[in-house]
Amino acid sequence: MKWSELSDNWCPVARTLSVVGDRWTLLILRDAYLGKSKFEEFAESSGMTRHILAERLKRLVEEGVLERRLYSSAPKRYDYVLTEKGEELRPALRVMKDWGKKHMPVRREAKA
Amino acid sequence: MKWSELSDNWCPVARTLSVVGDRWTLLILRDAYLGKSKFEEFAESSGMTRHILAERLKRLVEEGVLERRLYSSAPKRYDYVLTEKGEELRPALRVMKDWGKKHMPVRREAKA
DNA sequence: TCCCTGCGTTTTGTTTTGGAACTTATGTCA
DNA sequence: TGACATAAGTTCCAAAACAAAACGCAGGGA
Repeated sequence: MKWSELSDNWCPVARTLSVVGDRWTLLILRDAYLGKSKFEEFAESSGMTRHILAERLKRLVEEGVLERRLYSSAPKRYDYVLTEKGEELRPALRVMKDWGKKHMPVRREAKA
Repeated sequence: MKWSELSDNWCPVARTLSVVGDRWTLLILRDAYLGKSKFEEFAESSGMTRHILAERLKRLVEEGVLERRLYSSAPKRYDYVLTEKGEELRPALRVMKDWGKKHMPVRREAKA
């Protein structure tokens, strides 16, 4: 089954996952909830490749979870801010945060 | 960055995603919350390949989210039931369900 | 002028996934 | 007994996704 097929699944969870159902996308959302909005901020914070980041941002904008906003006109620079639709997923990430704190202790320090 | 590195990230959300951060795993959880427990039930319901399903179930058992349980001794058959740890992710899926209902209307009927 | 920043795109090779057939152990029907 | 069914995986190969690093581009500043 492919992403595209999932978006018309009978199950609302599956349809949600067709948009945010991969770890990179969810890490972008995490950063967005932490106030980040710029390409470089996401890239550095999450450790994902620029390649993947660009694709995921595009998808999130297409789906209306983020909005691409011009924040500087010369030079032209865009950043990505949460829409109301995007904000409404925040509680899911909060559950994951609490779950991670409780059930996934850090075994050794990671650099990123 | 790879899965394995994510499991020791400083961020609890990232650590959670190292376990459940892909759509197939989350669909397995959805089915588990709906009461399914058998390999064939997961396979049929989610539409994922048996290949991927086997791998994800193994991972979820290793991480203590599901428990592999002998439910028939002749022939030997195992199924997968939620642990308390697994139950505690249910609220996250509930958020995704509500979000999908609200923001991801079905455009056309899907077969699976 | 040359280097720097911010936001991507391209390239190349590795890893993961999809799809379908196959396996193993037992049970069931005739 | 033989033929078929069931449940839970495993194996194989091609296709898709990904990682890493270099490149592109449009200004800005020294």
